[in-house]
Amino acid sequence: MHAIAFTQNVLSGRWKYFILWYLKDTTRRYSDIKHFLEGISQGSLTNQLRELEQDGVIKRKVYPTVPPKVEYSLTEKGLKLLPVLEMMKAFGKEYIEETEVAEFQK
Amino acid sequence: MHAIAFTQNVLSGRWKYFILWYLKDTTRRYSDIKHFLEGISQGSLTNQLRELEQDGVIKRKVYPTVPPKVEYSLTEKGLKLLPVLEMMKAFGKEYIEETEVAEFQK
DNA sequence: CTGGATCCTAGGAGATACTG
DNA sequence: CAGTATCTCCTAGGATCCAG
Repeated sequence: MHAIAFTQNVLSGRWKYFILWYLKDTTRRYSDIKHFLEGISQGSLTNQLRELEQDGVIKRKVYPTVPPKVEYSLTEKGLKLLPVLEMMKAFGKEYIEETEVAEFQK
Repeated sequence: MHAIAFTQNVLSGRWKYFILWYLKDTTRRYSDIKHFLEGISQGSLTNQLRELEQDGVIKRKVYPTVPPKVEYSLTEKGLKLLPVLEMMKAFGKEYIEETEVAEFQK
């Protein structure tokens, strides 16, 4: 049962779900992620990426060029998180619809 | 894609996952939940229960007795969240094993 | 027994400035 | 471009006291 706690811990943070979702099927550069998550600050983005990396769900590849280029992608373990995200998305879709209906009926 | 955000919002909070998991297959009393979640304060528990109720994933039934008796259970919508929790548990189990192996290999 | 009402604190997240 | 280093701010959550 504590297994849920571990998953929760990996995903704890305001942006991690979206970062993982954005990396779902391809590699992305730091600046792409930043642009995708409009509103996130550099500090927060770096933090979240570091934590995800330490938890072993994403990997970081640095190209020693000028200017620097860093790419992020999911690891094997990260891929195993996708079913969780997909379930969340499925629930969310229904949830939104029901909420909108409820609002409409007021 | 914002669907994930809605689900995240419903589940945001330190204890909600466990409350839902505890209600998974039966109705529970307030005092049972409090005992199950050792360490939670009354204030927090009440807050989390209220939020879950407002999001429509649990329902609250009050028995007008002395002393009072209140039971919580999942709603239809709450039941739809279970697949998410099960996926999280499945991932967590693997995650723990891999982490322990990694610790062991140090 | 179940919770309402306050007060308070810790830590996550944002803003800003700076750098290899 | 992709970060570090501070600083501040906010709010979820805990502690405590009170009540039907």
